[in-house]
Amino acid sequence: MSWTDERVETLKKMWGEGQSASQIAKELGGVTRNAVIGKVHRLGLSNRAGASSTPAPERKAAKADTSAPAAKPAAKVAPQDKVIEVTVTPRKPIVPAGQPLPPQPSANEISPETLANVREVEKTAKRIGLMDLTERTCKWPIGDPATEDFWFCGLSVQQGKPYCEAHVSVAFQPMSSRRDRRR
DNA sequence: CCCTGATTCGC
DNA sequence: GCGAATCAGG
Repeated sequence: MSWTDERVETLKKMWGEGQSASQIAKELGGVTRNAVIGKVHRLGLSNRAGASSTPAPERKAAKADTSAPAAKPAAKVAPQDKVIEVTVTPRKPIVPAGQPLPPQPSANEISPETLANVREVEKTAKRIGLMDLTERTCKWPIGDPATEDFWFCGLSVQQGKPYCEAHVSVAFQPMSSRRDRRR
């Protein structure tokens, strides 16, 4: 695959929309995210609106290392125990407290489809226990914490979120449930 | 471990 | 110009 005008245009458009390189690569097909990033740079539209997220992170010659490694104290970093934080989320997971959520009218309706889907998911959930929770397992509680019938979904979480896709859709209400259906 | 973009450099 | 490999950070 080569960078035809069309493809470059798509690249520009998506990059402009804030799409990630991998997403763009996936959309274009035939290229990896690396290719996309490389192209982005060559096109000179590297940073999006001069974000200051990574101002000047000190360049480091990765390969061009002609000089000897020199002394390496080989300082060992003490491994710190990873504490798994578990929040016993109530039946109704609260709304994320990041964005200023206005009055929140009555958009608390979850599409029947989504609910049905969740039910399905919960059937096939891995039913992992507290100890099995990791940062990448859905932490959606299922069952009654006060009884034996309690476990966590355990499916793969959706990037960053604490829950799997199905549960994220229930926990995090899109501002506009209706309209704007997925493509 | 999953992801993100940034950079280098052989091709 | 291209992009895999690599780096660096989340």
